[in-house]
Amino acid sequence: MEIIALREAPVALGDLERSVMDLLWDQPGAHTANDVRDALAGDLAVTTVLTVLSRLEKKGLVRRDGGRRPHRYAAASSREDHTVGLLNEVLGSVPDREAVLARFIGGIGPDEAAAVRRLLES
Amino acid sequence: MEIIALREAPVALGDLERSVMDLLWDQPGAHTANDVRDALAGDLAVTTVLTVLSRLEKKGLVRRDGGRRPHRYAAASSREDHTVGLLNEVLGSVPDREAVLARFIGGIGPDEAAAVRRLLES
DNA sequence: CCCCAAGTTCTACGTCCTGTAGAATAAAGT
DNA sequence: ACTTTATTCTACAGGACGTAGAACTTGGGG
Repeated sequence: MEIIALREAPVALGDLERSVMDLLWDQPGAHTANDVRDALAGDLAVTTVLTVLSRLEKKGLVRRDGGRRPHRYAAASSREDHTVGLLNEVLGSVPDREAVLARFIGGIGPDEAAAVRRLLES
Repeated sequence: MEIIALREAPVALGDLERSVMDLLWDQPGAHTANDVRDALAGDLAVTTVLTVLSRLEKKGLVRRDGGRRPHRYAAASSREDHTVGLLNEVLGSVPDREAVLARFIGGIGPDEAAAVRRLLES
């Protein structure tokens, strides 16, 4: 069985893209472009929102249901999974993951350290 | 004592910038622009390298010693520290750090988990 | 069956970042 | 001073994003 390295495109988000994703993550479920526009701060054109949603779809962050007419958009994966992907991407760029983890662990607060310890035990 | 939130600019690196930083990290110490150019793959102009070094300096990733004439360049912080900064930047963009850490910890291999556990004990 | 309104896709443009480097300038050695 | 070496200025192409008008599509109401 061959393992195909699925190229995870460098998923860097712009400010507006980020806002849209935050919205989709905070309010799970399917949204229309108009929904999204109304929920966003500022007074954007719907086409702007649609453009951004398309780009996010191309990046694999948003899934679209184009069944009937007001198309519905939703986050393709949870915010947590997406963020973990980013973390691993960052960690994948260094030769010594553990050295980085060492510094990272050394820098977190005691409460968070406790949480991590708990997670490791289970 | 007031704590000033030092604005960590979104330190996203391009490919060449990344290559230069990897070089400075892998070979610590002060390098001239020509050193860097010779060590890089491809056949770049020195001016290109100097431009990149300047941009990296502006981003705070490189420190320059402009004392005598071939200026010397070196990484401003270790690769590990820089990467930890990136990790925290990513984690700072989510409302629930722990939820992300939970998924992250859940996804690491047993060997790495052991390493983290060891780090937490000390 | 045709038109309208709501919705979607195309096309476009300004801006910023990055890779790339020539031209112009400054300094150092002989 | 003159030549060589190094640095700064200026520039431009390409790509990503924010932004949105123009053009096209489609489901209902006449």
